[in-house]
Amino acid sequence: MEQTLGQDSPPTSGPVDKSRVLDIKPLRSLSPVFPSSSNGAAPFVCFPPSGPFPSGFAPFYPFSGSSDSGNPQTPFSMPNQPFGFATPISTAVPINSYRTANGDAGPSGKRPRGRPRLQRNTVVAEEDGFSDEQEQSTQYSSRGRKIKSMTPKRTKRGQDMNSTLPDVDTDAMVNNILESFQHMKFDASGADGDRDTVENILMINNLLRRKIALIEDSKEATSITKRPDLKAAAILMSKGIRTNARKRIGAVPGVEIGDIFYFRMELCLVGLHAPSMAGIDYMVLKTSQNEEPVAVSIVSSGGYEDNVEDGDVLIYSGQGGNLNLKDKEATDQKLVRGNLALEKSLHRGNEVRVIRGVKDPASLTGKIYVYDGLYKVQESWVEKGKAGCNVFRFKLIRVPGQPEAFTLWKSIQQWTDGITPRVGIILPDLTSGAENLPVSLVNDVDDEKGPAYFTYSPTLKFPKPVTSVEPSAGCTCHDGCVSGNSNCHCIQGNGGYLPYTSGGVLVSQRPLVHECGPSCQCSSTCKNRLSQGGLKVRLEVFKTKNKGWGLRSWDPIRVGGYICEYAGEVVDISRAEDENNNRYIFDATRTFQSAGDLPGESNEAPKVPFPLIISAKDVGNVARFMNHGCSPNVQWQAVLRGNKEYDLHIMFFALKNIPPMTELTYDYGMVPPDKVEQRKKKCLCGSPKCRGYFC
DNA sequence: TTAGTTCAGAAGTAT
DNA sequence: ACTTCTGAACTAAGT
Repeated sequence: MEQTLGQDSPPTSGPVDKSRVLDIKPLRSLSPVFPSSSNGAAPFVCFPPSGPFPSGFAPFYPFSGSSDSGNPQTPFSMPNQPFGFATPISTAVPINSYRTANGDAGPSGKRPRGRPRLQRNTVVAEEDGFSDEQEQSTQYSSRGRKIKSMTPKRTKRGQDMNSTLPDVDTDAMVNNILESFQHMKFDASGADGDRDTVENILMINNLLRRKIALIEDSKEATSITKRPDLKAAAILMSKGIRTNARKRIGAVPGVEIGDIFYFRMELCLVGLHAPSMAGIDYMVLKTSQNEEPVAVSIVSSGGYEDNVEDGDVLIYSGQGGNLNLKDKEATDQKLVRGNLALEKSLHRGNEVRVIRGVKDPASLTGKIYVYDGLYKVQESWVEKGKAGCNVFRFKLIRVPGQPEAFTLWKSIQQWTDGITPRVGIILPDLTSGAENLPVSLVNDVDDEKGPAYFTYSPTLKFPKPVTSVEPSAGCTCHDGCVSGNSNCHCIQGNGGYLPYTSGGVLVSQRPLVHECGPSCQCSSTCKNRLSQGGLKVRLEVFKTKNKGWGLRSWDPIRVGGYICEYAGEVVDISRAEDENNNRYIFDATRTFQSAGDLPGESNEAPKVPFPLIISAKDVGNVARFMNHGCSPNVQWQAVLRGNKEYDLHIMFFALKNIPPMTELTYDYGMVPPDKVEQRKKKCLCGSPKCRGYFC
């Protein structure tokens, strides 16, 4: 590997010199607005700053651009960890203010699309003493190239109605996220990855992307295009936070068949498929006689006239020829680049990774990329495309013996279309219509006919009816709540921003999310009511091989996506103690040993207004079937509705992108040390990081 | 609601 | 400098 590195790698391979990438400059003080969450009267469950967190695990609060460590409201400032400045911070990079190649400010000076562009993005550079020239910091990608669009420029926010949002410093935000992942080692030299590295890089990327998206959401439509996906990934690329950058034939370490991705750039970051747009990735193989290109991976996303015979065969069209460009004349495809590489791969017989684009059932426009494993090119031919020009076709056959991936998607489609029945189904809907989507009950491993009896309830039951003491603590936003509205109590409770992106995903786990509630005047479609709309994915309760009943989803779930509430009866601690011989207890007061395993997401303790304990033994919903996992793919989030301290709910969100039919697990958390022995059960989660038991 | 169009992207490759 | 099965926002067309 070391030998090939010298050939394949660019001049600046090797660990990135951060002192060159990051240009150290003092920052304008950006004081984020920290809410005194709730009204401060509630007896919060709090942990000391040294906390339940492992040392070296920096706290992170969304949008704390420059860590204002003097702010007493900043949760869990670590005295020994001056976060935000432990690593050099490059100059501020306000979103939407990237400079284009020709030197125009931000989104190029071309005509605005749609509505007339407001007079924004006006450059006010001298405000903080930096001229534009001084601020120019050329950055380099891991391949040593200049990144032309990274030159920062300050912009001035327009005068929004009641907007109190501070400018957000993207680069400091990045550093904050990176610090919470500082136990990870990222090597820009093209080192091979492993499962942990891949998952962490994707997690960082997703966290950054969601935060950028949220900030962009909160601004007016000043930018012609918003591409948080590109921006987040470009920043990571420039810092060398990627893995498997060395091209290779065959499997990529840390990426598993069936993994799903929501953006092309994610494929690039983990080394599955390097080009950001092109469908064919290839490398030059050098032999003693000659050198020739061979294909290493392809993305089949339906842009060309591909057709699919069955799940293990793929007819892939060559690239080029202007087939998908309407304004250009279609031309014959040429046997160059990717087309040539695929042709060479046919003769060489090497394995080619295949990533299939499928329609995201959760969104009308979105697309999901499924890694479908290795294929081989079986034959190729030329035919006339729709435009009458020559098009290359390549027939690829899946290498046998690999885990099911794309065919599983096809199966699920057939279940939902009613074409083929789901094998092992016991009940089509165990909720008996209590949820807005059916939840099937399935057992295809043994004869058990179902879990013990319980009453299905989609909602949380409080011991006594809660009566509203205060007349109205809700917000008065008639048109839905938006980030930056200083008149909206709910938004202010979340630090001035919506906790969710416009795409409907949780931006990041936080101590407490303030949603709108019954007393708010906004409608049910308000963005700040994400977890109130019932189930959004089709769930299935199924019999696991060795852990009893479990929960999984027919639909893919994206990072931050809402899954379900933990419903049941709110009980006091004594009853929970009584019932500690059963598994159906949710205890929000538990701490998390695994905080270090979930960097960037759960490094702050939940701040629940009261010690909420829920029993789902007799009454509950699908959440009661979710098993514990030491490397979970789901996390819980305390959600308060309408600023009512009693209207507290536990909601589950995806921690990773979750492929269909993958068991959903969350970390049950830790009990006090003296109770561990009495409660601990053997953990069978199967994770390499398994603690061996859970409580 | 759905389908099509527009436009700025980013990285890699070729020149 | 050029290429490229992006992705979002927008527009037009169809119920």
